[in-house]
Amino acid sequence: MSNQENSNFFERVYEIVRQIPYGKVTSYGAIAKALGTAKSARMVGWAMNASHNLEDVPAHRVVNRNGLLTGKMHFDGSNLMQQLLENEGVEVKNNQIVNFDKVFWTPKVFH
DNA sequence: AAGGTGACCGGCC
DNA sequence: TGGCCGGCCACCT
Repeated sequence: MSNQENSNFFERVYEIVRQIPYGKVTSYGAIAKALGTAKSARMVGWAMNASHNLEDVPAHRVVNRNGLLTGKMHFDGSNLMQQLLENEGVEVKNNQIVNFDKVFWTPKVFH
């Protein structure tokens, strides 16, 4: 692990993820688009991986474009991610968010 | 220093 | 209708 926790790129991602309202979710691509790098959704995923140590980054509110909890395996390897979402009122069925378009939240664009 | 990888996305076959 | 492929860019070995 690297000790470069002050990487601006990651902070930019965290800044957006922290703004996700309670009970809402967004996608990696949407965050990437807000950062201006729409095609680099993968980097958002990497940032989330590093955000694992941070408690103020609600990574469970970030899913892929299908509303699928692809990052579930990174949460203790159990259904913790799903429980966190359900706890916020987000209905999850078979690792997939129900009414995804209703709970979807579009990140604000920086510049 | 170079190559491989990834919590993705969009398009093509 | 669904599966496969390339792109994209930072991080790790």
